[in-house]
Amino acid sequence: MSKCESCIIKEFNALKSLTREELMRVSACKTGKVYKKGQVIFEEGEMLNGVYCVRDGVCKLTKLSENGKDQVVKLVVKGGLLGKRSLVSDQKTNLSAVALNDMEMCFIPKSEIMSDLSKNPKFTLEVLKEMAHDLKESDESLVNMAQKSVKRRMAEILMYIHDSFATDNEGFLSIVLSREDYASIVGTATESAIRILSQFKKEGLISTSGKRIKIEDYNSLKWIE
Amino acid sequence: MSKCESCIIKEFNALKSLTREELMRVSACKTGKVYKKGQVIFEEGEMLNGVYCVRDGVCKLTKLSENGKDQVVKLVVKGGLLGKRSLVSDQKTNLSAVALNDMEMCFIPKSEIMSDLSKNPKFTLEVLKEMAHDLKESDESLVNMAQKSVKRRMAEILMYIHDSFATDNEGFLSIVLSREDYASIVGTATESAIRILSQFKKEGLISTSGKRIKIEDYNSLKWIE
DNA sequence: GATAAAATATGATATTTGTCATGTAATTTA
DNA sequence: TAAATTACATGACAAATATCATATTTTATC
Repeated sequence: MSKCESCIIKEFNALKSLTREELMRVSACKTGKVYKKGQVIFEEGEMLNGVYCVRDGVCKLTKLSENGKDQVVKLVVKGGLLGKRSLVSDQKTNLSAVALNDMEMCFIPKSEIMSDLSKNPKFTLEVLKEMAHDLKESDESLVNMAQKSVKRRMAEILMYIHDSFATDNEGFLSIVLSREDYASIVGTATESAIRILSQFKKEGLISTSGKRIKIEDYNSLKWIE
Repeated sequence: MSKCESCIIKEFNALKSLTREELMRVSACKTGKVYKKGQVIFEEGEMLNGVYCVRDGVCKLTKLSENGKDQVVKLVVKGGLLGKRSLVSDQKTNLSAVALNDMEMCFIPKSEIMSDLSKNPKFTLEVLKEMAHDLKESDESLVNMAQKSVKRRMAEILMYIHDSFATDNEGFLSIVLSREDYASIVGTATESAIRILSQFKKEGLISTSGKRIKIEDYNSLKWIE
């Protein structure tokens, strides 16, 4: 397994602000984990005893609503750190994490991270910045959820995935989600999500091949109300 | 003006984990500010050059949606710290703050807080914990917004205000909001908010006196779908 | 490759919520 | 205090979205 000191993934998250010695200690106690598509990484209510650094693959963070439906709160890709919030506030995690495709992760035990948090202010400040960023994004999602139509939200998630996670060589979105996942991100019924995607297809805004989706008319998506 | 070292308000927020010396420095450079009901404390897009510590009164944090409507993201009362996120990530604030009644605040300049953040890991960790808490709350709101009916959300905000901000001696909610504010918290049209509150009144779940609201049947509110 | 299971698709309909119109009550201003 | 403004209330209707039913297609399993 690659060593943290020389791992390029960490450049995308707060671990980059650890010192070389701290990284070596982290490296020594980290473990590699592999998850298959659909596999649960952790579940709402669990006590996490560390953080996960995503080396490859994508996962969704979801929260179960009282109506029994899962709501996707965030998508996490290569470079993301899972379990920060739970660790910092020393509480059970409020979210579940499920792999959307095959994933590779490193798991760093709680004790190691906490000792870094209490000793290296640069690292703490960097984690704080990540959390601040997450909070901003969450507030934005909240406003979107409250004020925008389902169709608009669907258009935005398609553009978001397009912009944030790139496309494959044929131009299809690199993250492949089920219609149910789309519904759960947008916060609507699965049938509604299907209907809207069908409509987008009819209108030539997107095209599909199996579950894969390609954006054909980005500009029109922008103007969907 | 009272000195931070001996101020009881700070016990409710991260400032409590500053050392006595740090508090004295903060105290020396802080300024007192007073806001009238309805007054804007800061507006989305502004660069804040410090944080506000709420000594008395309540304010709402809102974000403007593309449809031109304000969405309330959070209510902040005595003890709350405003402007953390903006300060930490060194960005323009993503939220506006508006006083809901007459307010008293202390303003602490950015430079002072930032120096504390970079030198006192306990303080940084405490701010981190507050941010983690805000993030959790925001994620919960997101799920509620996505999955629950307007009526249910209205019932919940009434119970939330009841539980978090207590009631006056006659049993009325201590935070008095306009119907428009309720609409903006719940994420619905003002007319819908009015209708739902009227309905609650007819059903005996709440009673009103002017703008003031009293919860008459908390238990039934809990079961509103 | 046949069969079963799951995901996608679509129609019909019910429910929720938004919008517009209009009226009344409360509050502010002159 | 009268007039004006703002907040609250409610009806009528339109639009958005959910739900239920039922095909059809795709994917997984043996």
